Amino acid sequence: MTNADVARLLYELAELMDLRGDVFKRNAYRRAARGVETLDGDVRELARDGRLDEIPGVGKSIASTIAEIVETGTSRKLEELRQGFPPGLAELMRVPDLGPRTAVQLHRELGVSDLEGLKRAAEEHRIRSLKGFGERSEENILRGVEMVERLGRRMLLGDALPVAEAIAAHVRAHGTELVSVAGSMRRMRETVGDVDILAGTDRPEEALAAFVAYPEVAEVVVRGPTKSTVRLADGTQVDLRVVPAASFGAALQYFTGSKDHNVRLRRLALQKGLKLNEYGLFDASGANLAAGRDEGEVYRQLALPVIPPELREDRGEIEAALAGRLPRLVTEADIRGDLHVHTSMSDGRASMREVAEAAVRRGYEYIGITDHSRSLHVAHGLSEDDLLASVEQARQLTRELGFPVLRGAEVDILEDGSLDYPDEVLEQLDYVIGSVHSRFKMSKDEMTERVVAAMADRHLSILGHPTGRLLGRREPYPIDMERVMDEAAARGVVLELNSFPDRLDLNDLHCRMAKEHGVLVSVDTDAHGVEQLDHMRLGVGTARRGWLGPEDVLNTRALDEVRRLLRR
DNA sequence: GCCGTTTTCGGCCCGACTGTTTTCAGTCG
Repeated sequence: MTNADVARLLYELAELMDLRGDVFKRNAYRRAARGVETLDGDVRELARDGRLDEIPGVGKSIASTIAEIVETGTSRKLEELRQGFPPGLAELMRVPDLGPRTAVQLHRELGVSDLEGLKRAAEEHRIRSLKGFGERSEENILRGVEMVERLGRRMLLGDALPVAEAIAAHVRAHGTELVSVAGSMRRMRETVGDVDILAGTDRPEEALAAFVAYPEVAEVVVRGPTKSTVRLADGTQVDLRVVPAASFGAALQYFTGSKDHNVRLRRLALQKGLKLNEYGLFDASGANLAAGRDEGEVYRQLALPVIPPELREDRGEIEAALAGRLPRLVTEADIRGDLHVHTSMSDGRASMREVAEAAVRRGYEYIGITDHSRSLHVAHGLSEDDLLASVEQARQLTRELGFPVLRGAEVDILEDGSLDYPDEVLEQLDYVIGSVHSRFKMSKDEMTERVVAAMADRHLSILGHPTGRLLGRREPYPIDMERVMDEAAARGVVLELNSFPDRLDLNDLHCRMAKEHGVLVSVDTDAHGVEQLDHMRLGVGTARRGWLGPEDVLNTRALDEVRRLLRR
């Protein structure tokens, strides 16, 4: 039972409370789940010491539930509630406009218990005859089910962001000055459900006309006076909302979310006798204190520092802001080099020279080349001889370009935890990233031992993509991350934050965990072509979501210090 | 179920929209 396991069951309890119609208990369980999720230490330890109620959002009742979960793997309350609802009922709520009340009603009156059943009921026109429903809502539900089926997978941030920014730029180029991406994308969440763009103008018609005329638009789904939804050729759905220019700042704050962050902010406003909504921050007399072009004014008028969008998840950022302890977050400008890049020697597309020249163009101070090791045949892993020859090549290139090209390698961590080259080869390299690329289905204990054994090898400087997940394609392999972090801290191993769009591994919560363990994180792209060096922004966004400052990141340092830190 | 410079009970964020209704409940962001 890890913290994440306990949090998952608490979230399930919240969902079941929702179905029971108790939104206050739902919120209480959610808050507690978040508290466990973002906990510094091990929930099991707190349970042992009877200190569970120190977790924010955990009181007497939930503390005893957690204790029971830690001990038995479940709780009687949870099992009881599960009896009350079929397991598929919660998924009904993924359909737009279908909340807990409707889910329960559909179950009670039509026996609908999952998405499949809901679709059948809609197709057989059994829904329209229910009280409170009509033909329209039935069609709506059917469309919603189909969308959930089609878009069951959320979009990757790396796919959605360039699309949204191109459309925002298009609208801006057609006479609307205030345009911004909003929503979870602005918070740099690893996946986004829908693409939200916000415009502030007193000529909404102009902005909306430009929006629907964007060349990639395949279909205009909704075209209202202040909001429009379009579908692009690739199926991506994009929303543009237009607000008066005088409300842009407050609206941007509002539409950036998260919902939980906004709830906290509004409560804070209330305590100060103010009222916050998407039109502004109002005092008791109804005067608007903060609504204009500057979103930061909302925070300043609440006597808070401006909280960066990436932190707005109600994971303690408001408390930190109130206490003046918001971290200074790492930015892309702080990054001085990329330490995980492949070349055409293994499975990359660019030569070492092309990579180095691209790094110079990006303004980096150094670059690290890390091709695959010999066992990874599918990726053309390098033989010992080829690798050693390329070490000399890197030295030459360094001299020629006057730009440091480090020769490392992404070396497979083999099944027994050993590294995929002999010591005398590893010693010739500037550094080694150790990664798991095989045998993902080991038990948690076995995988943890394997990785910990590799970390004990002093040649390993960086642990690559530490959980091995591929968003939407492969679950992380089971591994005891607490243990890995402890080992990393003790041995001076750096953990990678791999910026590849479907990896982002470490994730945001792991970054925060690393910071708390005093473990350095290396934010790298794993680029297989020079254009992929741009993925750095996704990694930096994830690092920022994990509260990392420049001091927490290896490759914000000058080359001399990086070299020193890579030598263990 | 939690929590407390409105405090141990009674709140718990807020406004808009939608589809179905004659006055509003449910959902969303």
